[in-house]
Amino acid sequence: MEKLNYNFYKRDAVTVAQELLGKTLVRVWDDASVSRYTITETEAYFGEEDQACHASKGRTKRTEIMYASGGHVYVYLIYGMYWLLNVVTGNEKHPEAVLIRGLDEVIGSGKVGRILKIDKSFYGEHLLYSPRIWIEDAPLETSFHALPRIGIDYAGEEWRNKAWRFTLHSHKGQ
DNA sequence: TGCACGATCTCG
DNA sequence: GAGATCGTGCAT
Repeated sequence: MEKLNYNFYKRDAVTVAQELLGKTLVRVWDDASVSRYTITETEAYFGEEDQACHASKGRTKRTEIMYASGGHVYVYLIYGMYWLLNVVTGNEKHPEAVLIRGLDEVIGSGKVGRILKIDKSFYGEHLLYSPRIWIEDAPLETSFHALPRIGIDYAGEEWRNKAWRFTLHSHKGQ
């Protein structure tokens, strides 16, 4: 299938998070071998007003890429040991991103980063131009669960309770 | 310049 | 239930 294009990523994070379910994440390794995974769990982070979004602290060196156009890669180190993979969505100057939480049977954002061997060097790459990571189209999945996001209890009630975590119906969420 | 903490996971 | 492990944001 074809790579997802700019029009796919430039929509809002909640829509993109839902529609990424079932899509194919492609990873090309250093030895040119290729792995393909089905995206099974995602989470949406939307704008500076979303207290759970890193961009709620404003534009900083870390959140800078979220202010770029959709399709860029946002990665960051959590707990000093796990690189989490995010896809920037929306238009320029409005920070939004989708966290990839599950691939096939591998559920957990930290585990996803590990099996994909994600590190700091992926920060700012673009899913339309990177030679080692992109996402390809697949039939739209319309059957999924919408659940609260994980690990963001510090956010205010309104944001803490948003059901912005999405899991493919055929897979179990955490 | 220092410090507390985090979009986590594994082991015991 | 605790430890691993470190970049970031904010206080000092």
